Amino acid sequence: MVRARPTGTEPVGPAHKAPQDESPSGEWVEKRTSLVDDAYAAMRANIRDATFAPGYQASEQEIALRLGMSRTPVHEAAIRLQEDGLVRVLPRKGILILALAPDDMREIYDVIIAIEGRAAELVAALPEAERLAAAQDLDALTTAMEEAQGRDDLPAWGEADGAFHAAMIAHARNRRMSRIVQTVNDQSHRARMLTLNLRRNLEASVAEHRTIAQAIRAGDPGPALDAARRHRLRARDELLPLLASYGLKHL
Amino acid sequence: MVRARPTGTEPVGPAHKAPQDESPSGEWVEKRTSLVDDAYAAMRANIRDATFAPGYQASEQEIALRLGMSRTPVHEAAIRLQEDGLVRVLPRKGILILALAPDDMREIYDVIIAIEGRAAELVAALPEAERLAAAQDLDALTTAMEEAQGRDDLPAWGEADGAFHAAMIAHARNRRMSRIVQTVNDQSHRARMLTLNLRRNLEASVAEHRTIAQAIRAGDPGPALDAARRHRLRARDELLPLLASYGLKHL
DNA sequence: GAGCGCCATCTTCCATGCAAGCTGGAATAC
DNA sequence: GTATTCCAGCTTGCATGGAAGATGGCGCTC
Repeated sequence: MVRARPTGTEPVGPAHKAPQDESPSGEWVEKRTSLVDDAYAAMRANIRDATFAPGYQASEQEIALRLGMSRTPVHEAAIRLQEDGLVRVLPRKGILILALAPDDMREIYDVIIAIEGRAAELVAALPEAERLAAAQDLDALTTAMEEAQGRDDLPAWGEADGAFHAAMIAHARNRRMSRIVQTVNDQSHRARMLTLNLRRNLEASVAEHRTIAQAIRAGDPGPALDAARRHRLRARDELLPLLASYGLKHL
Repeated sequence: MVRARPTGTEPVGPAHKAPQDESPSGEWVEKRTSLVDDAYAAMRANIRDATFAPGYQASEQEIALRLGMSRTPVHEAAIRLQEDGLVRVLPRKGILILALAPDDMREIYDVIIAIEGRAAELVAALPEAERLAAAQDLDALTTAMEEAQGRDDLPAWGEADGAFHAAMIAHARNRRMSRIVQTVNDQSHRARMLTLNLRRNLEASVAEHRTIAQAIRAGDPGPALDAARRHRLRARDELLPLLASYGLKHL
């Protein structure tokens, strides 16, 4: 079903994905996506890839025009993005794309250290079958990192690294933790893209990932928590000074 | 400044506080509040005090009428509440006040254990002056708990207990952690009100609070983290079975 | 030239209208 | 009596217009 596009302009947002759902029978049924969801996804993607650079101030009207919809869904999507900490809606001034200050990175790291540590602990405390499945997933992703490293394929390394951490959270089976991590990941996405090119100790990350996976496999919650914490603490201590030395006031 | 009330009905919502404030000195502190903010605050308060009971399904039109505004601000406030996990907006059906399942409480406890543990660790790692100030705050609030306990004043005990945990997070100086805790506290507010009357080990809580404050005072991050975690773990193990035994499917 | 005030313009905020989806129940067929 | 169809009334989704706040520039005053 095609929705009327009264303004005549075609939607242009890069993230115009059609959310779908799997029906019980296994067929793919189209799920009705609202314009608000479209606007949210498009703006979020634009912020992630810096099409909307931090500090940029856009008017809702302008974005609406670009996405081929009216101001209303853009406005409502902006509210959601503000709740996510990605933009600020300035009354009667427009939508401001938020920049990340060094202090924000400190905050984000502490949130990650807390949540991911607990997640590792929880995964290590799972019944053996699930635990082993999780450890296997994590080891596979760590192997993917090693292979990427062997090919000097930094983007692939970053992706596998992200997938490792995402998998660990997912195995902890806590939707609130997943959401929290997702939110701070969105906020720090641009910083991660930048720091990926500055990293030196790729081997250390791989080794720490192995340690985490091993503790989970062994069913040792304490060591798993400790290994996950240490991993993130080291990454923070390695990357925050780099960011600072680049004098990044906004990011 | 008087805002037009086009519907003619007077605002009747219990939480519709005057959007203006006059300071004691007579100056105008004028708090600019939008109708969206009013609607958000009113609905949030109504959910907290169970005026909108879980499972209740309201139409935006009805709430708008009650608050003396049109559907738009109510709709936008509903989006924010949905983002907070307090309601679900069902397309073309209305706003559903979410209930809390036991599994939600498990998730919330794990988030709190993670965040509060890290927060305690951070506070204990502060420079001495701030650390001591924090410990003093925490001790004062713990004393307030003891006094309330002496008077058999359970509500006051609960309030002081909440203030203790809020103070610890505040002293950690991490806005994202504050927001996360605020969000899950909103979600679990009704459950806490209920369990307050079921608790037995009030003394244990007080003792654990003292231990946490002491570790912070001494500047021992590790023990602070450990004490905070243990405190929440014990509370969880005490309360979750109680909730389960009450057969609370929704809350 | 410097400072001040006014106003045109741009922006969001909010109310409202219209369209379309969902639901329950009445009416009909069997 | 039971199953089915259809429709009226309810709901939100979205577009749009009017109102009012913010801002920057222009002209005026001194």
